[in-house]
Order: sequence, then C-alpha cells, then structure tokens
Amino acid sequence: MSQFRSDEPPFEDDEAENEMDEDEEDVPLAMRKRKQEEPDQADGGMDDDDIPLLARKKIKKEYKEYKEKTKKKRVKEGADDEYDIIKPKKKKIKQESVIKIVTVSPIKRQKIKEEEEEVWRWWEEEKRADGVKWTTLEHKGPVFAPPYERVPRNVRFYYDGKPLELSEETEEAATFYAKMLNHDYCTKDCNFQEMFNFFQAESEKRKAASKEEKLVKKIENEALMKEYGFCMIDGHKEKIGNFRLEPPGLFRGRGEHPKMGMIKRRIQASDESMVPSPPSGSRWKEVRHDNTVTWLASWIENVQGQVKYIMLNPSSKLKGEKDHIKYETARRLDKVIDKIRATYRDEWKSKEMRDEDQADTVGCCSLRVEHVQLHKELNGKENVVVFDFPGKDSIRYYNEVEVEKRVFKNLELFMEHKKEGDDLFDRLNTQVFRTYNASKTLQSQLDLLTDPSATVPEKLLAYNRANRAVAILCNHQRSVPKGHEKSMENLKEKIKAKRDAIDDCEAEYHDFKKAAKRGSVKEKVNADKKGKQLERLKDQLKKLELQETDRDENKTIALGTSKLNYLDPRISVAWCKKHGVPIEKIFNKTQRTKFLWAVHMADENYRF
DNA sequence: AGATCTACTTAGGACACGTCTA
DNA sequence: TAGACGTGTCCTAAGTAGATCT
Repeated sequence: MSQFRSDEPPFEDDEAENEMDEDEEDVPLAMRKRKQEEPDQADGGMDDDDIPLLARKKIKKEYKEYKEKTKKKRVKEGADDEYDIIKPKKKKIKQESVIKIVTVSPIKRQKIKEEEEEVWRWWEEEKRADGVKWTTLEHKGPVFAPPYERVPRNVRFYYDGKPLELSEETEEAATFYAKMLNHDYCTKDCNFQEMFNFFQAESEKRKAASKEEKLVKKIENEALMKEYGFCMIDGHKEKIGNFRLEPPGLFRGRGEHPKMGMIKRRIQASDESMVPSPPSGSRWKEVRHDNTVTWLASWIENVQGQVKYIMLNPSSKLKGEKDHIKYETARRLDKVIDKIRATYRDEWKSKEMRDEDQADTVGCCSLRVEHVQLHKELNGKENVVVFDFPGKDSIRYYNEVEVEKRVFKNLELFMEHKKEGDDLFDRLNTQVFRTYNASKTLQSQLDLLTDPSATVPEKLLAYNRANRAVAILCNHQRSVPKGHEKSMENLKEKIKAKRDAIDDCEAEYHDFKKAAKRGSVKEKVNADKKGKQLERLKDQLKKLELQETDRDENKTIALGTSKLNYLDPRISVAWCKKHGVPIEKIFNKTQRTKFLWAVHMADENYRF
C-alpha cells in the first residue's frame, strides 16, 4: 500500500487572483519546474506548512472566541442580531486547498466482480481488534468540482447602477450570491439581477430538457459514479460516501452563523502524483499509507479551517461494523441500567455532590445554568424543571419536566453560586444513553402497540407511532414541509368525498336489503355486492383517516434521523419477520443496504 | 490539566426524482 | 402528459470522543 499527499505551494488571495487573471499557464509550468528541482519538497516545506497552519489556528480560535462571546451575550440581551455587530476579520489566509490522499497500491489487483456481485458478509468474519482498518485499498481519488464557466456577456453585474466588468474569479464569486437572491445577503450597491435571471433560466432549461437530454446526463453521471464512486478494500468493492469534493460557493452555517455568506474557495489538487491522478499537472499534497484510518482523501476547508474527509458509504464494512458495535454497547448498558439508576438515585443525597458546586469546572455535558429554570410550581405541577436551549443545528429544545423533590433540590444546589454561562453538570457522558434510550423505546413501544392480529397497514401505523415516540424523545424536529397545509386540505377533501361515497353506498345497501327481504334472489346478490363495496369503502376511509393523523402528527417530526442513527435495526428486522411485514415497508433501499448486516443477523426472536 | 487536533457520527435542508393524478 | 406531490438522495455543517500537544 501507499499513501500520498500532494504538496501545493500555498498562495495568498490576491496572488492567486493575479496568477489566474494574467497567465494561467504559469501555474503548471511552475509546478513542473518545482517538481524537477525539489522532488522531495525539502525546500520551503516549513514555510508552506507553517503559515497555513497558523492561519488555521487563528481562524479556529477566532471563531471559538466569537462563539463564547455571543453565547454569553445572547444570555444577557436575549438579542437575535448580535452577529451583525461583529464582522469577520478580513485577512489573507494562505491557501490550504490541498488534498491528502490515502490509498494503496495493492500488489494484486482483485478482479472486479460483476455488478450486484456477492455481498461481503463481513459480519460473519472475525473482527480485528488492533485498530487496523484495512490491508489493501485502491481508489481513484475524489472528483473535483467542474471548472467555472463564464456567464454570457449580456449577463452583467451592476455596481451602483452601472454595469461592471468582472474578472473570472470575481464573476464566479458574484454568481454565488446571485444564485441566492431570495436570501437577504445581497441587496445594497450590488445588483445581481441579471445573473440571477440567467441562472433561473438555466435551471428552467434543465427542468424542461427532453427525456433524451436527461438520459444522457444520467448516463454520464452513472459513468462517473462507476469510476470514482467505488473503491476496492481488502479485495471487496465498496461504495464511497462522498466522492465529490465540495464545490466552491457560499458558506451556509445554520442558525445565526457569523460566517454565513463567506466564500468557500475552490479546492485545488496542484502537483501531480500517480495513483489516483489529480487533474492537470500536479501532485497531491501528501500521499499517505495509514491503515488505521478509514478516510480516502482529505482537505482543509477555508472558512472554518476544518479538515474534511472523503469516506465510505454506510453500506460498507467499515461503517457497518462500527454501527454494529455501537448497538452492542447500548445493549450492554441495558444489562446494567437498573444498577446505574439505583446508584445515582442513591447518590442524590450524597454530601459529596454538595461540595462540588464551587468548582467552576467544565465537563462534557454542555447544559449551562441559563438553560434551565426551576419552578416550585408550574401549571399545577410541583418541582418543575423547564429546559429551554438551542441544540444541535440551532434546533430549540423545550420541555417542562416534573422531577422528584430531591432532584429539584440538587439542581438548586448545582445552580447556587453559579452564573450564566457556567455548566450545570460536570463529568457527564450521555452518548451511549441516547442510543440505548432510543432503541429501548422502540422495542417497548413496538411490543405495546403491535396487535399481532392486525392488518399490515395497521401494523405499519403502529411502527410509525413507535418510531415517532423515539423521534420526540430525541427532539428530532424538522420545519413544516412546504406544501403541508395544502396537502392536508387535499387529504381532507378526499376523506370528505369518501364519506359521501359511503353515505350513498349505505343508502343503496339498505334499499337492496329491504328488497332482498321481500325474497328476490337477485336483490340478495345485489345486497351482498353492495355490502362488500361498503366494506371496502370503509376500509379506504380508515386508511385515509390514519394517513391524516399520521401526517399531521408528523409535520414537525423527522423520523429518519433516529431510524438511521439510533435504532438498532435488528429490532425492526425482527419485528418484520415476526409479524409478516415485508422489510421494504419500513426500510427503503438505502436503509436496507446500510442495515444489510442486521437483516442477515436478526431472526424473529431478536430482542434489544 | 486544559487546549487542540484528528477522525468519525449525527443532522436537517435542498433538490432531484419518480409516481400519481387531473 | 404535464404538473403536483411525496420520497429518497445528496450535501455538508455541527456535533462528540479520544489522542496528542503544550
């Protein structure tokens, strides 16, 4: 095996601009020369590496400080717009758009087996305990973002009302904004309207393309996927998760992010290397053989200074094995959870805890003092703790929880002598608990809600309800889908129509019945038929009504996240097998490939 | 002992895509 | 037969854990 990393001379922003604008040919030339002269990059290695590193550190530090500041500020002012006050400092950051590649030169190339080839049943193999992730690995490297294509000359950019010529690079940047005109970044001075219109038109064109054109695109895409979307690992073909590099564009943080709208630069390979060959004449920043990690390539993103990776698809052994281990850990927790709970309940009264609140330490549970409110009484309940805080992705968590008096008292103690911004707890780790709670809840809810004699649709509803209980527990929210209101209306109308149909049918049915009573055989048959039709209509109505509740209950709840990340798939597999529900009804194709191990491992008797 | 770094999982939104319906 | 609509996939930001550095 071999790993490599391409080494790109970092350059400053404006230098880059100049080079680009003046003479693109200089770049490859310079590289070639460089390569000849310093094949082992002994020269400016220090400079090249140190400066970007410093810059990165600075970016990160700044952001962290910023976050701290704004957190505290938010508490004080409860303001929403504090981010406007602080402008990201403009500074020259050394280009770090370099790619590291982990790969391998396998001695023997495994013959690639035919598509849809045999499943690698890694779960039937021995697990390695030494942290080595693979012995051979072979891949084609990442796919770079397509080069920028200039907009037609009649599509202009206006500054202060006047059309302005833009360099290629600037124009590209302008298009980033132009594509987001409906967001409120860019209204002052700059006029992106023409560009915006152009892209709108392009998008329309794409949508209106003929079947053939679309097909051509699809085929091209598939070819690319076939070439770059897979790797060979330990002799097995595995799907890669994200084989495309992130294209340049605007950084879009979630919530009120201070770096929102900053430009994320194009990633360069620069410098040629062999195995996965980088585009144009250049080599990778580094080529590395490291079989203790799972990534295939990495680069540094310039806005936040973070390392980004190309990794495998969830269907791969590497990911699947880890997933399996996660659920096994959660199951082990199940065996000791009662003991743990008994212990901490017991320790609620421990004096030891009481002394700790003076220490202003920070643990790994990030709940801070300002995130909870204690109410001796609230809405008729006693000892209520109100949780209210922004969670991951700035999703709000709000919950009023009635707790035992002792817990309440302890919380009071924890909050004593603390100020806003201080952590409420120290040394707390909740990770395994999340997986455990989710899976445990699914199992118990399924037990509770599944009627073995019910129909498949009814069972599915039960499953969804169980899934929903978990999603609520984990606070997996989503914004109400765009057409929700309307789609509910449509559904209601359908239901109404169905009800009318039932009324009509019922009336006819009674008429036939009456007639049948008078003895006519024909009427009897008719009555029978009507009866059956009535039954069917009622069934359909029931389904629609179920769908209505299901959809409405689900409008702000995302089921996918828990299904994909927290629910032991074997619970679902076993449930399907036990109740004769086809697995396709609950796992779509992606989910089935991710959880193939579970489909094979679990029989109907599996219990979490 | 805390800060930082690396590697990896978790997360919701955008958008592409396929299907259903008028 | 297009357009509406719901679902699936892609994208990449935002977390955490554990190792390593200072």
